[in-house]
Amino acid sequence: MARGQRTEETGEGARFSGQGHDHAHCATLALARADALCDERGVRLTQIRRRVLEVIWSGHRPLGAYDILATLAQESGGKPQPPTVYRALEFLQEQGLVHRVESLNAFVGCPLPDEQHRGQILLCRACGEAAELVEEQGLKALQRSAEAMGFKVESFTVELSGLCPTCRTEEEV
Amino acid sequence: MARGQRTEETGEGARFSGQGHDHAHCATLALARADALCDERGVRLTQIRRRVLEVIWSGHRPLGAYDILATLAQESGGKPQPPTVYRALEFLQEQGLVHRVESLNAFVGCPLPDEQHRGQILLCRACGEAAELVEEQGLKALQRSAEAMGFKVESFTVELSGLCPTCRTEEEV
DNA sequence: CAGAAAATGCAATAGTATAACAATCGATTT
DNA sequence: AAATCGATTGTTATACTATTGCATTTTCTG
Repeated sequence: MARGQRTEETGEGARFSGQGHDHAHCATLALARADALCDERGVRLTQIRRRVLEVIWSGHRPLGAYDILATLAQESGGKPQPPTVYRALEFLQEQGLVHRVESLNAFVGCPLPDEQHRGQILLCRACGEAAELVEEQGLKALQRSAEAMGFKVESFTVELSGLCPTCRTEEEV
Repeated sequence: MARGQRTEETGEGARFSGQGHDHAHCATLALARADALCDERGVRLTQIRRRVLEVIWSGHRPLGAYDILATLAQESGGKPQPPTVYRALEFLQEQGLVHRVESLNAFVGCPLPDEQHRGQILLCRACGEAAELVEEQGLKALQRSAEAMGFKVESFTVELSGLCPTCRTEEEV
């Protein structure tokens, strides 16, 4: 992977907010994609599920279920209870629209819901933002190694913690 | 890391209980290694810390803090409270003697406490056991890929879920 | 031994997640 | 439109995971 700086994308759906992107647009796009995908699959992106997804896409930081709950509670309409949010999150995960960040007990929007994958997530310890990494080689190597000892891999949880491009620069000052 | 002794070892410290190993021995060894390591480092493997480590090494399944707490509560002596167990776990993690399994909110003994590493963990969804994988290539690839997009990796969380050799065989029947 | 630092005890509480059951909604058939 | 069935949501209660804050005890150091 070169340092080419293709347009302004990094390449594969991963992205931190720093690198000048229009987040409103990015969120709108994600919602539209979700609409289309659910329609296509014949599953229902109901109001509450959609609201939860919207809240998640309001930023690039993984949100806890109770953060989402608190946001929804401020909006007009009924105050949802925990199970409501958890059920929506379960649905969204099944559809690949959000990933659970295990090391944070939190949830983040998936920019690549079409493809089947268990997200490899980059987490900035300074600003708290997350981005998704798509990388095949490494996973393949891990899998080969696991299977060499007789283990059958079914799913991957890969979360890398560190500094995003923006925060890295700031710390280097 | 001596590669001499590969009698019944898989190679790198990873191991599921199935493949005929004497677990009592394996646990005793882990405790002895912990004693030596703490001594060498000038830190104190106090009674309670050691008891917690013993409980963790009583099997190969990751245990939750409250599982450990419940076990300790049955033993003679005072009934410890949650903070006691969490503090012991914190110490053990700092010394690399146990790993936290993020996807299970649980803790497992580390068979390789000497080396600096963030465990790559294999989790059997059938029997619940865990084993550790040591694999450099894959991590390197992930890291390269992350750094290519400007992200500075500081730590890895890698947990692979699937079927251990034993359970895999049973399911294939 | 005195004093400081580390470790533990203890009570309360914060944060995360699910169980169980009732009520409602949406689509389909009659 | 009424009946029906499954999916979804509402509601209450509770289970599980983790930390804060302060008092007490133990261990180390001078």
